Amino acid sequence: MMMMMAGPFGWGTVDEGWRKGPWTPEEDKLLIEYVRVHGEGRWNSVASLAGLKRNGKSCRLRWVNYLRPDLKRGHITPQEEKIIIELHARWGNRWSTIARSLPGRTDNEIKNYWRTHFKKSEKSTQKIDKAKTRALKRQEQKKQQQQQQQQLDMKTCISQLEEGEYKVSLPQARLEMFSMYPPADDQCMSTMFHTDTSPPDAALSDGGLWGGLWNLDDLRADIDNMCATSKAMEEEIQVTPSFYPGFFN
DNA sequence: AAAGAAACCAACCGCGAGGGT
DNA sequence: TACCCTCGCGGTTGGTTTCTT
Repeated sequence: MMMMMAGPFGWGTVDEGWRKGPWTPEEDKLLIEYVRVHGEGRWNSVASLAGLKRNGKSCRLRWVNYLRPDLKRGHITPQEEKIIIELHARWGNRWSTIARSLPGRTDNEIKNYWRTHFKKSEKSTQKIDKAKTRALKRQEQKKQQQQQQQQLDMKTCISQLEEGEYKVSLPQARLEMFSMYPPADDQCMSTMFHTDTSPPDAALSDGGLWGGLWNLDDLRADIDNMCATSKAMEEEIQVTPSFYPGFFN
């Protein structure tokens, strides 16, 4: 059960008999006195020994983050900021570890400072990372679709050839393949047009007068080569700022 | 001057580690 | 070994203050 109340210690909520919310100067005095007499620790006995209607957790937090006499108040200095950045790079969100290197500063203070001053840039970095991932996925999907379509067309082509429905010369068929799926580099190009009997330019100029009928083994080798090239291209995909015009301005 | 947005910070919550029984 | 209790830590929330339009 929780309720709002006004009492000798001001406004606050009472939950299961424990006060919650902002601490009053009276409560602070009682806690300071308790620590002076009994020392730090045994926080759960504060309620009975000091007459505070606060649970141990709340008392410890108030002492550690606000009442400790060795606390340094005021703004984080540039030197401290530098230390925070360096230690955060090393330790991540281990605030208490970072706080040990900054005498007078609490983990809570450092945590709040970090969230206020650096979280925004972290967010935009995450945004960029997400965008990169999305773009990569799109690229891969597109590539996969292309490859699937390509292989499907090739298979159709092969079956047509096997069934004798696609009677064109080898160079002509290769030219058709090229027009459908232009190779991305010179190496692939030479693979596409290479034959043992004629130079590529002959194939282009001759329009199918040489080379005879389509050789299925050649075609399968061509498909393998194209797939290998396409895979190699896929591995070389790099994300550049041009993919994310909004983020790199 | 007022309203809304952003920044700041105290405090709470849940969880896990460690020690005692 | 299992359970309980206490403490400490990191994440989150919500109220207040400051800034911007």
